[in-house]
Amino acid sequence: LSVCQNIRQISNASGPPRFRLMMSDGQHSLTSCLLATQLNYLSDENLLVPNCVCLLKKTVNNTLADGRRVVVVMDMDILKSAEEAGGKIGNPTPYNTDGIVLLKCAWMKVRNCNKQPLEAPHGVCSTFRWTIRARVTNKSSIRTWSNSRGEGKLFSFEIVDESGEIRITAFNKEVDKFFSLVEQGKVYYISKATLKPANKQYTTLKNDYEMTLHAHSSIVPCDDNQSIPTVHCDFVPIAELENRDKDAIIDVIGICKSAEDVSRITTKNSREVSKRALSIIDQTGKVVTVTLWGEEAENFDGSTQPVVAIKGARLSDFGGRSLSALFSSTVMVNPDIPQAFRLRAWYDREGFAINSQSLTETRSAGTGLNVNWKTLSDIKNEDMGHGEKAQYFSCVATVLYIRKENCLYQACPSADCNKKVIDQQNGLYRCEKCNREFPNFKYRLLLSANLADFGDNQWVTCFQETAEALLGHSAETLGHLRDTDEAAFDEVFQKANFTTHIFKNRVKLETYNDESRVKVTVMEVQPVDHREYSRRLLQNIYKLAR
DNA sequence: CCCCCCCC
Repeated sequence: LSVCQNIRQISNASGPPRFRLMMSDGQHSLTSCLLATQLNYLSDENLLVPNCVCLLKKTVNNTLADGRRVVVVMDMDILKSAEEAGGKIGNPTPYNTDGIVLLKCAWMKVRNCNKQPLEAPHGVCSTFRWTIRARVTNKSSIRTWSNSRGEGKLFSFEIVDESGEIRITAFNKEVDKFFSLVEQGKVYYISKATLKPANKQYTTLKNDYEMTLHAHSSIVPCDDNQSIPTVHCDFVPIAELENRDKDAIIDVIGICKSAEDVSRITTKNSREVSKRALSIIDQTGKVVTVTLWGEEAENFDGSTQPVVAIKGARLSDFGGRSLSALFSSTVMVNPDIPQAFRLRAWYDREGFAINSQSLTETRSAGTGLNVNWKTLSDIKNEDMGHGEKAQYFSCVATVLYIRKENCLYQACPSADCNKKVIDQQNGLYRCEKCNREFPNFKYRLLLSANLADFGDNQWVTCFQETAEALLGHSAETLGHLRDTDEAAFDEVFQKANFTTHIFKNRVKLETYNDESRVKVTVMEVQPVDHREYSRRLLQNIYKLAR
């Protein structure tokens, strides 16, 4: 619904006359409207005159060759004549879209204006004189550099409008001026930037040019941004990643099933960087590992199993198939997009319980994927370990008791031998396996521990590494303590009681002196991830229900 | 004027 403020015929060398309209919605007026020629009769019959109230039924936005934009009115009704409306309505102020040009047209203008090819050697820079209106699709963090040409800081961001995309970089003072203003996903009027040829080696954007901000550059937030495309992602289903080429740049979306803790690594170039690997799953039921870097790794919180969408991740063949975020990637947590809502609904309803497979093979089995969770009562109920091969399972259990007696033995000191040595009582220790006598020995741990969960309890055996993890001290320290400070030695065992861990175990039926019994050996002791454990229990319940 | 895309 709008008011005609003015109508005038524009000069037109040939063809039917054209009418330019100034329309208003009561608040703003728009001067760049054109009447489609099939509506010329409205003017001819003096129906479309200043102050009449109109219903615009169909309009088309056009961009002229010079980049100016006009609204062409294709169909309209006159609802109230000028007399009925009774004069001017409201006090509209000009709504200025003149001067806002599409990115595509903007750099055409720069070329024409300078009469210089932008592809010229050494990169001819041109100050960009027109205002563009575009959405920020990707914003980097602030980075510093130092090299033979000097040092400084910079950040860059990518913008998109109806016609294309481009990267903009801000250095030093402009970083201070614009960094906090520019926000991912928001729309801005941008003018007086400098245009220069892009180094195609370093960009995946579809643009031969890029922009640099300068002292006179202007960036103004734009609230009226309906027409500017939102960030568009072309998500590749995780299962489909198997068929894509190594190094492909892809968009991906998934639920973060689990996330590593952040860690610091040193690169080949001796730079320190933070990294964090996530396992994400989608409706294909496949899981893939995605690595985040730097601040993105540090700030990521996977505790609520959020939806993670990444635009522009790179596919790697590490571990089969895995993904890595690049500096140019946009990582979005719980993005406000339909795909994210669908994924969330799917995961919470059924996805959490499916027996998923990862495209990324991981070396350690304790990462939460493909873990065979059991409760202690399952050992008996399922006759675990009765088959020919040993079975492996993980459980969350609490230490009830650890036997102190005979938990340490004197072992052969040679590196690969853990055989118990015989004290010759002459200062020498004999290893039957190595068939040698040594002047020393090493302490080894062999613990019997009683574990309990809500359904049962179970005696298990822990050798060296798992025993050390459980007791929190090295075998060497414990050996020394036992020999020198019995109270302190006892306290170590007291402290280990009623601690809860994830135990990864081996279970096997063993026969000794015609007597068979199930022997459980602890292979790994890890801190408890209650969330992962609960989810796996639910998965098992779901499987049983089917 | 940056341009690093990393580790297992």
